Parts: sequence; structure tokens; C-alpha cells
Amino acid sequence: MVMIAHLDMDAFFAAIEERDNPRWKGMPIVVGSDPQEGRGRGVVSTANYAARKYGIRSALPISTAWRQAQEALARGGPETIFLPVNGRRYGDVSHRIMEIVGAHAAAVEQASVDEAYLDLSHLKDWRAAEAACRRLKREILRAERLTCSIGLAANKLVAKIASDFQKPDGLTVVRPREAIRFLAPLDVRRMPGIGPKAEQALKRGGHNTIGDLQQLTEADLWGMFGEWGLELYEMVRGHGESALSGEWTPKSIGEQETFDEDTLDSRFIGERLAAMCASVAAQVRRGGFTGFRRVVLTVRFADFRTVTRSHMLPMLEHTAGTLKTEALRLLLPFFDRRENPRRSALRLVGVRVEELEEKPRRA
DNA sequence: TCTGGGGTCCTAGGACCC
DNA sequence: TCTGGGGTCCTAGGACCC
Repeated sequence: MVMIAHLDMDAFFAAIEERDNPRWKGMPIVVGSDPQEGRGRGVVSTANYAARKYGIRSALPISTAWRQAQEALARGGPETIFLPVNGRRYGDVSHRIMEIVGAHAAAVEQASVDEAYLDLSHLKDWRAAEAACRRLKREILRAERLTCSIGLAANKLVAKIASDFQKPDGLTVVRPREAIRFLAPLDVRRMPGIGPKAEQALKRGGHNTIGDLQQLTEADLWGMFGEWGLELYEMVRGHGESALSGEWTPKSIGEQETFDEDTLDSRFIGERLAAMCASVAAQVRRGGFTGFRRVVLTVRFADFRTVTRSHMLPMLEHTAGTLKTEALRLLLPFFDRRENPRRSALRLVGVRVEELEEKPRRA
């Protein structure tokens, strides 16, 4: 019998900030870009549960979050604390938590900074696995004073959906024979892979829950989503992968930057792009790669239209200088009528390298 | 609402080759 | 003369995830 748990930390970044700053305990906390008094251009990374009461959640424009916080304050609510993302600190906490997780499972797959899959099959029965999940939650709470939610099921897909079912501080067990009925009432959006676009398309067709999708045939789903529809046919029945994947190596490395103001100042944009290239080249080296063969430039215009231009290099390259030359060559046409006939200002520029070649490993 | 930054994966068309 | 079927590489765009 295969038993997989998915562990998901609750409001991870915001929970760490709240833990480390007791004077903010219970107050709304928003971790994300600088709100700049409501003029900031970023988004919310994580909001704690007190902030979610005001409709502030991940991916919300930070300017909107700011406005909602001001309105809450005007109604006599508490002040909202806005904080920058402190990735280094969250990474340290994540590392310690993953060590605890590793001690509780036969195998672990870290899925992101605050998520992991555990293989608990060695425990043989569901009650033992559930008890292990409870112990793990207690251990993380004791060691880090942070809560998490866990889903336990026969594969990664159902475990992930289950971990999201009762948040925060939840534990949801879905045994194989319960999977179809567990999934049926859930909103289609809970299914990994169904994002805003697919959700819209499905709901326009009157398919609101996963149960509605269970009624559709393979042909129906193929008609809507092509090849992926056949996968979805299996997924809505609770079928999915249970093998945990091992070490992850990046397939691309890049950086992008949204400017404070839209601009067509070629000198400024060129300097920013050059800085990104230097940083990306350094990351390629630190990541243990000998080089890259493709350079991709991303440009976002003021109206949010986003385009990419890429170039396959004749041979493997690794220096910041080459990367800069290639990136600037791809950028240049956006300053003249060829690529930018209306002389639109740029909102964002980014550079990414692909086709990375790993350094041969020494035994 | 006015939309970050880090990524992955898939599709599709055209060029080119057999 | 009017016409095949693949396969692979390159490029661009888009959906999605955390």
C-alpha cells in the first residue's frame, strides 16, 4: 500500500514574521513588494490570516492591498504591517523544517520553500501514517512555533488537494476508496493545473465542481483541453503519480525587473539589463553549470503586452560579457520602429539562459 | 483591482532533411 | 507535373505553479 503525505506550511512568510516580532502578534501582516503609500507596482507574496479577513491574499496587487488596509483602518480596524520578502531568512527556516520532515519519512520530495511530499508507505496502515503526520505537526510546532497543514492519500495529487482542504493547522486523510467522493464537491480550481483560464472556460460550460468533471467523457475533455484533457480525466478520479522525484536541477536561470516607472531611456534600461546579465552569469557558475546555449530576452510594454526574443548560440558560453552582448542585441530593436512602431515605454525587462550544461560530476 | 519574480511545461509553425 | 510523410531544430507565446 502506498501512502503519500503533502505538507504545506500555513501562510509561511507571514507566519515567520509574526513569530519573530511578538509586538505584531494577531495583527494583519502582508509580506510582499514595497507598497509605496499605494503607488507600488508589485504584488502580495503572503498575507497572514488576520490580513486575509480584509480580502488581502497572495498575488493581489500591493496597491490594492494598501487601499484595503487603509479602508479597514478607517473603519476602526487594526493597522496592517507591510513587510518586504526576506528570502534568506525564510530559506533558513525552510531548511530546518525539511530536516525535521526528513526524520519522519522514508523519502521526501521538497516541492517548494514551504511544501514537501513524504512517502509513509513503510508504516503499513493508514492509522499509523495519520499518527506519524500528527507527530510531525507537533514536532514542527515545538521546534519552530509554526503550524502546517497535511494531506494524506495514496498519491501526490490527492495528498496535495487534501492538505489544502482544512487550513490552517489541518490534517486531512483521504483513503483510496474515498477519493472520488472527496473530490466531487470541490471547486474545479482546487485541481492542480486548472488556473484562471481553464476555470473560466469550464464554468462558462457549467462545470463548477470536480464532480461535474467526473461526469465528462475522455472525448469531452480531449475536446476542451487536448492531450492534457486525457490526463485531467484521470486526475478528477483521484489517479496520480506516487513516486517522489529526487534532486532538482534548474533547466533555466534568469532575472527580470519591473521598473518604478515605464521608460524608454535606453541608457537606463541597458544598464539594468547588464546588471541582470552579470548576476545571471554568476548564478550559472555557482549552480555548477559550465555554460548555456540559449539566451531569452523578455520585454513588457506599458500596456502589459509581453514579448520574448531568443537566440540559440553556436556554442556553449558562460561569461557575463557574452551574455550582455547577446541580450543587448536582442533588446536593441525595441528602441526603434522595427519592434516598437508606437515607441511604447517599457515596464519590464528580463534575461534568462536555457540549455544549461552541467559540470561533469567527479566521483 | 492593474497586475512580482522565480520557474516548468506544452503547443504550433516554419525550416530543413531524409 | 502536382504532390507523401516523418523527424528534428529553432523560435514565440501562453498557461500554470509557488
